[in-house]
Amino acid sequence: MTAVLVIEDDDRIRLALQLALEEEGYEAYGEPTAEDGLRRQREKPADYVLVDLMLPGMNGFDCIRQLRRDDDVPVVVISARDDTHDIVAALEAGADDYVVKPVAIKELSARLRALRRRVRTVSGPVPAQFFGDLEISAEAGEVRRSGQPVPVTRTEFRLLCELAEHAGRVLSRQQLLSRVWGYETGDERLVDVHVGRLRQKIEPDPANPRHLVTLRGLGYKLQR
Amino acid sequence: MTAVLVIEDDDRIRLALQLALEEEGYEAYGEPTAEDGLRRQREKPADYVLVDLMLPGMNGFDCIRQLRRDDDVPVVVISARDDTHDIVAALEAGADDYVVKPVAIKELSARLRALRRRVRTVSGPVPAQFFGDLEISAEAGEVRRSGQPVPVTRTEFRLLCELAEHAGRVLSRQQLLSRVWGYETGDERLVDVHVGRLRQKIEPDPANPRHLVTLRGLGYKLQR
DNA sequence: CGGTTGTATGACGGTTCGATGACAAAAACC
DNA sequence: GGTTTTTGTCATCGAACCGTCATACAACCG
Repeated sequence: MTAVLVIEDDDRIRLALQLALEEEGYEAYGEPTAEDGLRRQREKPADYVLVDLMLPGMNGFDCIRQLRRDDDVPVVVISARDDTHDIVAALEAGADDYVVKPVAIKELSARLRALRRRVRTVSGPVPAQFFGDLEISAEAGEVRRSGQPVPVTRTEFRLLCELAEHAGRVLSRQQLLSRVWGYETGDERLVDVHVGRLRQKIEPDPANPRHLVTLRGLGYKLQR
Repeated sequence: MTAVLVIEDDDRIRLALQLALEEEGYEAYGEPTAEDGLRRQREKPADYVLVDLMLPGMNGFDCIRQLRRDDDVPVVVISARDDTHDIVAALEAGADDYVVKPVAIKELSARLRALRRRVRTVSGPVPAQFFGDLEISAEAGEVRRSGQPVPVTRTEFRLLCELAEHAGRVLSRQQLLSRVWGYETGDERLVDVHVGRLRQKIEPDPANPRHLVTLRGLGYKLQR
């Protein structure tokens, strides 16, 4: 069953949302603060997160950023404010959709379904990809070089997966920032740094990369 | 550049949207009916489609279904009606988002970016164009001569892609300056220099070019 | 055949771009 | 609570690249 986490401080609204979602066939549970929600999501990840912007303690925007950094869970903002500024800021922070309270549950449900179509579903075992002696198994969350496991960090792993998914194609720094970090704006040098660190680990000769290559002025690509 | 197709019957709104999108850095073009839009999308697919629901002739909902059947292009509905029924129906038909007119361009742009993060780009063989033994792949950011990769710079690559896109047709220096460099005015000799450098790399005998040929007084063209 | 216009090309200085090491903040771990 | 790992920012260095210019060459025209 599809699980939805509702982060909303107003008890009445939160419970109403939970009930309505259960009515629609979701498994719903709620938390009153961003901190609680983040903890819950780390311990028992839901498939979707609904989050209010006006929360006590941690900011709603920061909460979104955090959610998108930890795992890649789809986030829908439920806010009382119908303001372009807020909408843009929330989407930039990494939200996938923004609906204004009071929300029609049928619409919310339809938006969640629309979102599901676009979200990467790990259906069945994803076969490991090979690039020469480099092996990337997305589901095992593991990288191997000539059979030997290579310890990579989460960010490095996501970056590598993104590149592997588009093997042979150039990805601009902007695209990578957007898809790996969820940043729509930001310093593109950040990508360089992580590519560099990744090369130290996966390339036999990091100064002359064979797989993770730079295309000056264009971006990076992973090739076989 | 990201291309957006706007399907909207009201000329004023359509043109306003196009202009606003171009302002935001998209390449925008428009069609007044669903039929025109579908044909356009089949011939020259855009990366996103914005579609109005109230269209003469074919229904907006059917248009969405058709678009999603043909290719998997992301669709955003732009509608005057803020009605739960319509929203649900449009999303069920396959739309990815639904915004109500009048729309803030900043919001629309942010929603498109949010959508982009989620869109899976089809993987598979990287498409390439051939000119004799010359191979140009825009997506791989790569040029090959008889299978061997040729190192070209960004400017050279853009120039070559521009010529390849209009294969067999002459492009004047002015056109190239405008499309490759974005200069509306400038020294046309600049094009000569880069064409020269490109020939050194991709032509077996740069002095007697076979593919990248000069048309005296007119410009350059790339032929097979 | 000279004059003229248009094109090819080599050289050079300034600039941009990417790689990398250092560092501080944040997070994760114990 | 303290320690280690990870992350993002910054500054710097060197290489690659770009655009301009000068000159040489080729094509066209009367």
